[in-house]
Amino acid sequence: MPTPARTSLDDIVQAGRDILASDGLPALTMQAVADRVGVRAPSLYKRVRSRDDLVRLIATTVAHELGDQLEALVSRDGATSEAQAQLTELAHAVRAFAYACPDEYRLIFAPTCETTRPEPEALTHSVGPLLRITTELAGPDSALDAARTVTAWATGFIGMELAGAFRLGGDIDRAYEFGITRLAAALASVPGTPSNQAMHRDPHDGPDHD
Amino acid sequence: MPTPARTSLDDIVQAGRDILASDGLPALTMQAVADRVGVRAPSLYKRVRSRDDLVRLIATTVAHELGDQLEALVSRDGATSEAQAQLTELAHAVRAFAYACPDEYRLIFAPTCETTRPEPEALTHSVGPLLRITTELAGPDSALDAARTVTAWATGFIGMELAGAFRLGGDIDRAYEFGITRLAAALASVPGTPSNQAMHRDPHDGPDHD
DNA sequence: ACCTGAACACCGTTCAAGT
DNA sequence: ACCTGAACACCGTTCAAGT
Repeated sequence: MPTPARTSLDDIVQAGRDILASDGLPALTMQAVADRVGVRAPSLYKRVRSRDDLVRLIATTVAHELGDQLEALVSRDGATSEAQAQLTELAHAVRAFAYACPDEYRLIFAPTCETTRPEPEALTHSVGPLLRITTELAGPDSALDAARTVTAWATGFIGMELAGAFRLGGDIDRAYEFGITRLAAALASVPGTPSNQAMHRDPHDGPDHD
Repeated sequence: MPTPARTSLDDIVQAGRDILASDGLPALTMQAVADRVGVRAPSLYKRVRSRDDLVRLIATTVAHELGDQLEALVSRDGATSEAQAQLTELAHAVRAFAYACPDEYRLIFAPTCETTRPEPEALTHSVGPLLRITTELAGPDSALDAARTVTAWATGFIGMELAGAFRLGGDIDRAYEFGITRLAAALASVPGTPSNQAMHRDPHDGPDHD
């Protein structure tokens, strides 16, 4: 005899996010999620394969939302400001997100293990805006390398920051500003790639030397 | 009546490293360590406050060793090659270490939580060589910011690589080369700071704009 | 079809009891 | 002084039994 469902996958994912945000990843136990949605722990396995699966679902959701956020930010003033300024804005937005939601951020950009990593599609989506900017900035041939350089730097910087790894004094905000300024300049300085007309350059003067 | 010690802190840390290297962090349980050193799990608490404490001890040891390794590398040809080349060499050495010992690497540069992070002294030691190079490259005023930029980029890149985050195709080795080349050039290009005579520049022309 | 209690195998950790 | 078995509180997960 069928009984009505007392919860849903969305409920469970949302409950998980709430617990993650308020108490951190170790507190995200099946027991805690079950309590919050008003069900016993074993029932969760009707909607979710495992705890890692749940964590991955949360990570994917958050990554997708962050992507939307960055997309909105970039498309809002994409026409008015130039690529270097957009890149800086993007870098600050990601850092602001990490400050606001450190545990969610870590789930996306500092995944504990393979099984909890957000789905590739969500990651790709969250990097979309950056890729458009680096295409404009460094040209189509170098766009991917440039995006990877920026992503690596930003996630590395913020990850170290969240981990409390900057212990030699100095102004951390200033160090972030230093990094994005130098990076933006370095990525734009491809010979033969004017920073605002990348789409019109000759594809045969590829300067990447390595 | 005193009984002779059947193990030691060094034994325990070494056993932990072995387990970490062969089976990963989740396999590094007190039980597994105890089995390996030939003792029962509760006995470990005579030498170690907790599992996290043990993980931290391992992380500290590894960070210190990596520092020694990088120190040797840089001081070996510090006089002969220029700063940009040394920086590139350093970046490749760190990446090689991450490939050889991914779990040990993660313990240092992608710490799971605060309580397992290597001791500050060990981290500082491991970054020493880099700081000397960026001093030469970017000048004393920007040395710390420059070192942070490089560290952030390298740890971010390698962390993403180990997490399998580069999913858009392209040559990853090439992307790493791209990054370090651009970074080295960007950090050296401080107005008024010739890349090989940073120690002799006028400290009052500090160009950092932010 | 969904939910539950009971159970299992595993954690880290404590502690009184042994030598 | 060190080691141990037993125990505790917690995990994630499975499953037969209920409705």
